[in-house]
Amino acid sequence: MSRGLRFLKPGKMSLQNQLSEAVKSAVKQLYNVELESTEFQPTRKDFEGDITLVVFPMLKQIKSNPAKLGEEIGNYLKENIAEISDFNVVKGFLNLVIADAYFLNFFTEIKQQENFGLIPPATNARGIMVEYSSPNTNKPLHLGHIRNILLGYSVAEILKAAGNKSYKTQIINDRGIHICKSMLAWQRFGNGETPEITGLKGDKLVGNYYVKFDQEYKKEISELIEQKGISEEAAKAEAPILVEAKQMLLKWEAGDPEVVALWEKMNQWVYDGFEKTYEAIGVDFDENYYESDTYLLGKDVVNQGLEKGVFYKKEDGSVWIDLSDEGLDEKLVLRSDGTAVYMTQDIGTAIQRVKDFDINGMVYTVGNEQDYHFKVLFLILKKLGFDWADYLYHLSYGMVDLPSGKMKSREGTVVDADDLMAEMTDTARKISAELGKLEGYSEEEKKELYRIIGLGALKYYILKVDPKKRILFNPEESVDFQGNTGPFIQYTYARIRSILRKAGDIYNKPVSVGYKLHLKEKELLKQLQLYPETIQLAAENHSPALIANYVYDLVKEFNSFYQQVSILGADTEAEKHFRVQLAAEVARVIKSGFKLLGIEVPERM
RNA sequence: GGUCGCAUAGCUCAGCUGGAUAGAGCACCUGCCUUCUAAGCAGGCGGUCCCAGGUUCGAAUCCUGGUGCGAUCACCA
Repeated sequence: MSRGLRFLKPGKMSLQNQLSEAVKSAVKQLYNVELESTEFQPTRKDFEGDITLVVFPMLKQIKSNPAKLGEEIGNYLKENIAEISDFNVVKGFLNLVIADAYFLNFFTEIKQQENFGLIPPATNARGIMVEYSSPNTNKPLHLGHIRNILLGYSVAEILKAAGNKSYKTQIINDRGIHICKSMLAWQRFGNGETPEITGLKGDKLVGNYYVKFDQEYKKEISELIEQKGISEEAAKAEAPILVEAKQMLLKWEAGDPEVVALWEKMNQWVYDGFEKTYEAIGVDFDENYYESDTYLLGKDVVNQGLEKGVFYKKEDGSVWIDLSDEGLDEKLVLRSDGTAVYMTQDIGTAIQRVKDFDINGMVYTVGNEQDYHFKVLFLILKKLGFDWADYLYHLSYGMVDLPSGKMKSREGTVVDADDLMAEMTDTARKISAELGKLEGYSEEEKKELYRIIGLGALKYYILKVDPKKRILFNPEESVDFQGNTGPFIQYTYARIRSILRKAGDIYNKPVSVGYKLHLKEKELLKQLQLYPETIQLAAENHSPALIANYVYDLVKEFNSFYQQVSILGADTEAEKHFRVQLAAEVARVIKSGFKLLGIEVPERM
């Protein structure tokens, strides 16, 4: 064979893709067969090798026995590919040993990259808007919102890292009967309380009156049943406080100046409160959308759709869409009195966003209880003829439940977002105090560190779980700080940073040629190699959990390495230089991966 | 009842487009801090991958049926 040795190109293409090409040409040479596909997997730890070709699937195209086929392909690859230094065949698995040089090249490559694993968005990159949070303005944010917020924020970051342009937004549910309930209760029982007077966060204050409303409402219902002897159903409808709230909503829709002024005042309190919570969580938005702004546009669009025949009007004047051909029901899009429903304003909001931003896709981070709603919404937008309707995605996540069941704001059975974050920070403080490793840190620095760790624990705890699974949160068993946790990963980062501070300028020294990799070093390099594809996978699946699990595996691998070999006390200078640099790369990837999750990392802990 | 989702160790979770003996953490047990941070490492214990069929060289993974849990099927959001 006259063809010279071929070399693999680290960084240009994944090892797997390159080997796939090599195997295909091997099979072409050896058997004159065009292979359709190849299947690789990482070699299991119990066998020698770095990557394994599964030969079984090839038997369909090549008549042979698996062991013989493996041997022949292995021989060919060893002779023709420079970096394949050895191989062995076990049953139908061809285990390939990749030469150190390949991994060292890869390492040199990523060292020079500013943002290893991340793809900068091309000028023609897809623009995607991620909606998350979508709060009602009658109550504070709770643990359920936290999952929503963390997921949405992280997915937006991941999409950006995967080469898209992404924008973050929220829809604020600022109108409707819920806010009128808080307003009415405040009017009746509030005695002019304000956030300033009480020292309460605005959202908390308004939330208290929402609860107050519900208490009064229940009281009135039972009184009605007792005194008038009417049914519970009738009592629920007739309760004076509810009737009055409904009247208030009508006044609001009619633009009654007094009601609108109260509405604006109380909503502003809530926005100020939300802002503090968002800041504490560490998330932001490129744009806010308000239901009170977009529901009118939705109504316009429905009327246009009516003319186009997408919708139809019933005798009572209500407007519907028939989705029975798609296996769904008929769905209301406008009430008989002409007022908007949830669907109406979501149609309007979607269209407004595409007008406002350079986007052709959207991700809605909303709980799985609304799966049906979004199925319908996407279908409607498609029927209305918007081509971007094909790129809408409902990031549907499981509910966060308590051991006692669902969280209910009205009944006060919620885990408050602000309280929870404060508790996590306090736990971080207690643990840090016990360990006592922070001498030399000012109170200010310590406080900041507790915040980073506490928040890291909470965020990781929530994000490491597959979004579609429901989470059972037990407040009694506090979130862990050991094992597969945020603080564990942060701790590993801090340890590396500590080494790097001591190592000085070793980082810039070149890696010596012909360096013989330690087994653990090689494992780390293999894990680092997976970072870019992990980001892509996480983006495709809208799953921060994939990033979390990846970083955890990397950190496990590093700690094992750290324990087994000495970095600063290595036997040779070459080893010391390489290990310091390797540790530095691991730290960079930990930081980078955690940034995609919205989690910060500390210099010490 | 229709539709959708979930079911893996005592508990919390991984398991990529089907691949070798199903992996982590917590809990429990045993070792390791006079050498870079023990929020760590090494090891032990622990499995009917919900059940039954099917597809195939091979199934936790795909298909069918069933069971359990959750959600949804509003002129609520």
